Amino acid sequence: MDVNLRQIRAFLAVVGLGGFTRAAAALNISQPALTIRIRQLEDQIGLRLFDRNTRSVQLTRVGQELLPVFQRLMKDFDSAMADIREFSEEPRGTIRVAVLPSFAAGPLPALIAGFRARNPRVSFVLKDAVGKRVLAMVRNEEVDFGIGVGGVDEPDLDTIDVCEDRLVLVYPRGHAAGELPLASVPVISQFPLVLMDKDTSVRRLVDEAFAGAGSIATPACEATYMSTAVSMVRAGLGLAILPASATELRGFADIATRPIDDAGFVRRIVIIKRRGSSLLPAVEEFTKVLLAAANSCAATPGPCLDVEVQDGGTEALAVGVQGQ
Amino acid sequence: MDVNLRQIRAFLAVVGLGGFTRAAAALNISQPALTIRIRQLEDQIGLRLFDRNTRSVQLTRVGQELLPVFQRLMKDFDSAMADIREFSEEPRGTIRVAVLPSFAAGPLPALIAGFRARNPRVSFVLKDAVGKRVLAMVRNEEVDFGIGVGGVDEPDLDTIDVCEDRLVLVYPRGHAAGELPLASVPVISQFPLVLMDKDTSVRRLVDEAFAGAGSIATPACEATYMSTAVSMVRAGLGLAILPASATELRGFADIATRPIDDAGFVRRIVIIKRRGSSLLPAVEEFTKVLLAAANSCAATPGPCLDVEVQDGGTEALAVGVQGQ
DNA sequence: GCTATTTATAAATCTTGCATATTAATGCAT
DNA sequence: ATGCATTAATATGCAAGATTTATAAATAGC
Repeated sequence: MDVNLRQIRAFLAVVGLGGFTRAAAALNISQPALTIRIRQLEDQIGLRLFDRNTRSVQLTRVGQELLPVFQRLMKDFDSAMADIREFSEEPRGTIRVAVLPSFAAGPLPALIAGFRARNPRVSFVLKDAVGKRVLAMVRNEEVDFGIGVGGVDEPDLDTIDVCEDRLVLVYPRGHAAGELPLASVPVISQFPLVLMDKDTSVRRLVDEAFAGAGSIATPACEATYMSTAVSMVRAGLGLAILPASATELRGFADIATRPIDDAGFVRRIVIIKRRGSSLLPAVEEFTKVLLAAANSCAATPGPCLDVEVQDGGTEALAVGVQGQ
Repeated sequence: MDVNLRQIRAFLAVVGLGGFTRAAAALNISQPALTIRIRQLEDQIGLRLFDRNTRSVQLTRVGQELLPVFQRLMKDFDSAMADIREFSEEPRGTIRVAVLPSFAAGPLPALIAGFRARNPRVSFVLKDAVGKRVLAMVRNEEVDFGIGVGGVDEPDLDTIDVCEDRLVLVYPRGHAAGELPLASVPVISQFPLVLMDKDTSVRRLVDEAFAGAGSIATPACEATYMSTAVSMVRAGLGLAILPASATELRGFADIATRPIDDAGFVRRIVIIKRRGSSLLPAVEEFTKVLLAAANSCAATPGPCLDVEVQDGGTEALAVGVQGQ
């Protein structure tokens, strides 16, 4: 018994319109085709559904009993299909993303707020983690994708460039560093430096950049948190080298930043996902938004991905940030 | 979006068996056919359901979300189909039948009892009515079929011969009528006769039979109820002419019956149904039983359709008898 | 690197479904 | 009653779709 949905639709059409010719027109098929479909249905269930002659079509007792069954069946099917269609048309579901702490505290919340304003049925789970953990979480499917530093070259992961996160020199406003014609490694290494802790990705990048310029980064002070480093700069303990995107830099009138004239002080921020693994439509959509935001701010001066929160801000988000 | 049940079945098979090759074997199709079916489904809903390469097949996030939807859909469909199949396999429903009073009080209850013992999900509604009302009720679809007297020749009704109901001569045991060599119309009209009321179908038949034999039925007494007529015979008021099937004749040792030697004293009992109108399987089944019972007793002597109640009898039946 | 396994693709074949044309039946009007 | 109009059933040819066979490409394990 291989009853078909088209057969059921045909049955309901004949019942609804009270005739084969009218029903066939409604179904956009010829009348003989409909006659055959109905007969197939009747043959397959082994029951006559209509008593029909050339002048009248009437449900049999069996047809009357089965009509509500078929109606419910089609209703359920259609509503399930409508449900499925929503998946592709209106993004929804939960997006899980692993992200570097600096990025999680930086431009991401604003982007999420904007996205959720347009796609209210999407929720987010943010997991902030250091670079290596981001990779691991993507690989273990703990998250749908990750935002991390570029340069990974794993066979099972794909990366997409988002933007670059430039390390900038942070100095007290009015400090001589602001007047320098050139902020190269040899120049800035003349000043006492506030550097991040050895374990951080920022420090690793600084060390590598100094090495690339044939120098060694020598800290006057070390800090684990960027806010601490900023405080040290404000206290005059030295110059810091921090990501331009760091929110810790904002809101202080007494400090300023300038780019460092060395290609080594830039890291690529990339989206990391499993190779050959497709994502929820909502995730596809969100990564597009991420890239669009990155491109638009790349065209303008100022810190990368410096998105303003339009309405509500992070507090309004149903976002769970889970430390790692 | 014209999603097919076969596509959904294919999806569930791949999920259940974890691979296209195995699933294709289970579905009795070739592997390329299955690949195409899954791709069609994915194209039609606009969503990728599996991430697959030559070595592994894995549900996407979307596939995971949609799996329960599809599972429920198929489950509902299959159970509805099983439900429908029961209609043809196990008769059920309510059989409504209009029947002559003599038949309703005669062999029918036992037949119904036997039928219900084998088909417990069938219930009956009996409506006893005189011949004309039987026809009308069949025509108006108040009943599924009727049991009445033959000779109807309406264009919209079909009849099927069931048996013949013979009118017999009823006389006190030991009466001279029992010894007659021939019980023809001229002979029996010599005796005082107890006839049924003019309004009854029995009386009409008697009158016609007498007329056919060139005679006129002259009653010594008239009765409206057969039991009255029987009592009159027992009291010696005359000979009665009654249907052989009448239960009123049973259980009296002091009366006897004999056939009347005239073809006019027989009426055909027929099943009456609407022409070109199909019946519930349960009804088809029951009419078969009716005919089988009629045939089997036609081969044996004795009153027609004299079925014994095997168990319980009419009191055990969930049968509503509605007077008319 | 080779082999075995598994999905994807290509092409040919086969089935199925559909449309056109026609027939048969039936109600209605004359 | 007779003819007309309407409607479902049938026949047939065709076209689209599905399926199979054969083959290719990719990948994991040895």
